[in-house]
Amino acid sequence: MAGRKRLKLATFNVNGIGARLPHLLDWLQREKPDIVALQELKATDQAFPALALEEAGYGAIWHGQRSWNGVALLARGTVPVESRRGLPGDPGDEQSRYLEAAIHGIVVAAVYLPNGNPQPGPKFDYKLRWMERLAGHAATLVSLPHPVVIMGDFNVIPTDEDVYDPKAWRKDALIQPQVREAYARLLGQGWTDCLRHLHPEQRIYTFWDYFRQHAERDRGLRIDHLLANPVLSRRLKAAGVDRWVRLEEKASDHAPAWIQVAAG
DNA sequence: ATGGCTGGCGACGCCAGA
Repeated sequence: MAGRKRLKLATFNVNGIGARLPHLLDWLQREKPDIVALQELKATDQAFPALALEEAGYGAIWHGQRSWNGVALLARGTVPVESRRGLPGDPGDEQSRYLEAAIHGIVVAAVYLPNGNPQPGPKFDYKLRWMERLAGHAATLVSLPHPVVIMGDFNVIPTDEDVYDPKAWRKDALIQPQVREAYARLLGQGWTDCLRHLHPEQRIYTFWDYFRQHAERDRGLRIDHLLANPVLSRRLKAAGVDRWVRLEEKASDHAPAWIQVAAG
């Protein structure tokens, strides 16, 4: 029936696709997301498990890198049509952190922003530059006549409501004022932070570190985000986090964050 | 205030993550 069908879009930092493939396949089977962005593959292009994903019903494109970084896009029942590989603005940037494709009629950008620690320092400078480059490219996407989503691990704690203990993180790159301001400027282009938009008062976390049983105690951060342009945000129906994934044995330190949108 | 844990690499610890 018209208006009843929905698409589920999700982003998941797997922290090593080699170590996490069983978890990833289990999650795909249980939650059946239609569009998925993955980060931190920590694998070369040759090591990407394309066959296992295809057998699970997902077409994929990926941009790997030895040991670190790496992003991918999955599409349930189809294959993503790649539109961009790598973020524009710095031809010398070798890190695999950006991949963009058309999937089910939506322009989908998968991002893995630099962590930026320690700060201050060159890694923090790289993070700020990367965010400027992202804003430059996002400005060309936000006003497209098509639905667009930018989703991934932003490594940004947007506000003090997005962290269990702001004081404990005050020296961390993820919470610095310059980083928050850069994220706020990006949203100011017209992007909707979907989880916060639909749940303005809730504590929502997408990451829990491996220390002190923080996952079990729900002491986390909200750093994985899905940003919708105005055309897509009008179709937004639901948003959430699959926290159960984080509570499994040998889990990633992130859980998948997702939205549901009305089918186009 | 600090260090706690994990994956990848590669074969012992080290780097990076957040």
